[in-house]
Amino acid sequence: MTSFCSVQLYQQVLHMKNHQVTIKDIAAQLSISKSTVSRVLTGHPGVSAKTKQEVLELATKLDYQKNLFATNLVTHKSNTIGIIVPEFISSYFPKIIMAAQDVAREAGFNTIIAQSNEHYETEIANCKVMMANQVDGLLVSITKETRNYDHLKIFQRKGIPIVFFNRVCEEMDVPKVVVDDYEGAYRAVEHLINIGKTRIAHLAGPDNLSISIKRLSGYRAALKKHNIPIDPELIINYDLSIDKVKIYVNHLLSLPQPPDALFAINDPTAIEAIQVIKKLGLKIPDEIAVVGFSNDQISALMEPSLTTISQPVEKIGRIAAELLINQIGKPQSEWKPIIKSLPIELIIRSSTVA
Amino acid sequence: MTSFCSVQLYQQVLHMKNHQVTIKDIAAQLSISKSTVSRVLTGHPGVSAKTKQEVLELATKLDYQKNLFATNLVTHKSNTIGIIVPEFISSYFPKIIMAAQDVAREAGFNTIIAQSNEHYETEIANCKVMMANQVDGLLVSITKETRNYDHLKIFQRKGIPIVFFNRVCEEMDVPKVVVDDYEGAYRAVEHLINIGKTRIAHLAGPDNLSISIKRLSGYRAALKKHNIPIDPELIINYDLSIDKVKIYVNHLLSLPQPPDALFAINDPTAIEAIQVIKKLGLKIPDEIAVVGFSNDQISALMEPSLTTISQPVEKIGRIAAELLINQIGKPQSEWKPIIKSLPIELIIRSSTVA
DNA sequence: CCATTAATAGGGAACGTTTGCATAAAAAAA
DNA sequence: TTTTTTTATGCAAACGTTCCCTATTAATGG
Repeated sequence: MTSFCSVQLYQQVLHMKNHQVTIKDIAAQLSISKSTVSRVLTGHPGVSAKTKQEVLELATKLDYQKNLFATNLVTHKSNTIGIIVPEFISSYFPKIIMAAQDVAREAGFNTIIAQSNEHYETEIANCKVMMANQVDGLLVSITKETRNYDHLKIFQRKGIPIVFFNRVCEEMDVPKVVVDDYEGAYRAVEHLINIGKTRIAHLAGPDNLSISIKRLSGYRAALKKHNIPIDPELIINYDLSIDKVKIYVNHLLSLPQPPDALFAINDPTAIEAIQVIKKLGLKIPDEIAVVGFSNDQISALMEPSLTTISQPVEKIGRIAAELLINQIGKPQSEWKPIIKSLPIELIIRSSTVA
Repeated sequence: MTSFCSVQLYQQVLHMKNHQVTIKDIAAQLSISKSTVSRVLTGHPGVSAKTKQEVLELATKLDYQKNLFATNLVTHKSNTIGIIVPEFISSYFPKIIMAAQDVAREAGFNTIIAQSNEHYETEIANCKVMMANQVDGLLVSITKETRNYDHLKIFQRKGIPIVFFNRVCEEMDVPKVVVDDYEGAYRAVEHLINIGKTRIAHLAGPDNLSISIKRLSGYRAALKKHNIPIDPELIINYDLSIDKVKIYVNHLLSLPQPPDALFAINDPTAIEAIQVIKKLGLKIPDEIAVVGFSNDQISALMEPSLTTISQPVEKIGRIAAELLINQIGKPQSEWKPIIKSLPIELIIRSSTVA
């Protein structure tokens, strides 16, 4: 008898242990139907105040947690948005992600973050993960390698909204959040001109990225405006592999007419360039001035501190998430491919002004 | 008639658009049962080679994607691990996350990343998200505020394995991946002694974090070993709010007998301290030397570059993920609270040696 | 006081899988 | 050929929700 009891108890414990509390349990304990419990828990109307309260009380008492898988299965919604970024080593993307995640959380969405490591193939794999997890929307900044967008267009076709930020896809008609890259580059270069530089080199990015194109054209425009000839020798397209910077900088500085200033596509590039320049023993900014783009955490702390273009990172993340969430739930016909171009700011530091 | 046809076509199109291909569709097209299709797709044995191939072919042809929600609902597994970190602004946690994510992906797990922003409350909220998403395992580095661990113990109780890394919970008997904080601190301080410093201050972390405690005791041991008296005035516990560093450094340097060296709990602290010291016009390392901990990306690039203790970040991430995945699926009785303590390395730079 | 309407609650199908059990077909043994 | 074993398949019940439809009861109005 004792033995029997203890076995029963053991089984009960075993059973309870991994048994998740369901609406069925709540319904049974209150002798009502699970429909009613569901209605209370989803906030549907048409339940008497009394039952409502009873359900709510019992739910908290039993520590009821709704099973999202069951919910998602029937509603075909996941309440999750996906975020795909090329990397999160520099402080740029993490900050954007944090802001976006805040907005998402407030709106009741979970977030799945994936980083493509600047690889096209990984980006595709990430998209599959997002698809498998049935995200309700996707926030994307593409890799430096991405030139084909089929993996992203699938989402559009399936009615899952996409919003691009920073590294956007020009050929897709969806909302995008960018900064005024043209203006930023223009201001950066004009600043270099203002401090008396005339041979300004540009370490540009890969030409599939719109940021590369826009920053390059801003660079060109500033030179033109100030009647400085554009020397193709001073413009180098590179693939953002940081270890190549050394080669390019060495090359530039060994030209018969070396540059007296360098405008880099982004801060990591500028930072690496400065390391190379320092090693060569050249004086910054006198012999060569350097400007970056994005105002990475590090740029204020290094020596010399880096003149750069700051972006409203937090705002980018917030707005991107807001645009996305705004589309989720709305019929595709009401989606609007808004392009938000946020203002930038020139931050002058000692890599250009002693 | 035409009208009827077009309506039908329209409905068909409508229906197809958002209709996800299911095993039922595959089964129907091959006139077999969905059980068989399921068995093929889950790799179960007992299906003839012929049907197997047919199913596989049709599945790829129709671009079948299994509905994870349905699968998870019945299996009670999510194939997802959760990662909770206190922040991801410094390069430290992102790098660990990347490595862990790699391991997880290879083992067929998805990842949900959450950052608690160093807030206890947010950490609890993140745990709830992880619970709601029914993660199969959890990788955690706690916040500077976390002193109660109930929100984490719940996972243990529910049979969901947890592995801590870096910032671990001492009172929970689960696997942990750390570095030899004691040894790191010891070596850092001994290095300072070796270069002739005798009044070595320590900006320590909050005393709920084991890293703080261990680094502090390493600091103490090194001083003791070299017969340098421990001056409590030179040890400051702070809460890792970076803006407070200024106050503490100023305070330390205005002491009647100011320190000639500073060992900071981590790199961000050391970096900020250096900024303050530079502003005061003191010479680094002659007047005051500085050592950090963790070898953040930035520490090599700043001026002066920072002497610090480097951690095998990638390895931490990999091992933590491996330990976790190793426990997933195994019965709780077989879990072993392995503590992996990885070796560190002293990186000498110009903040201690001119 | 009956008819009509409004407010609640329950019943049950559906969502897309997995999986134990039963069974049909085929192959092997008797 | 019959019996046994093996192999391949189908059936149907779960998993925990949501939500449409219907049944009951209460409230309202004439």
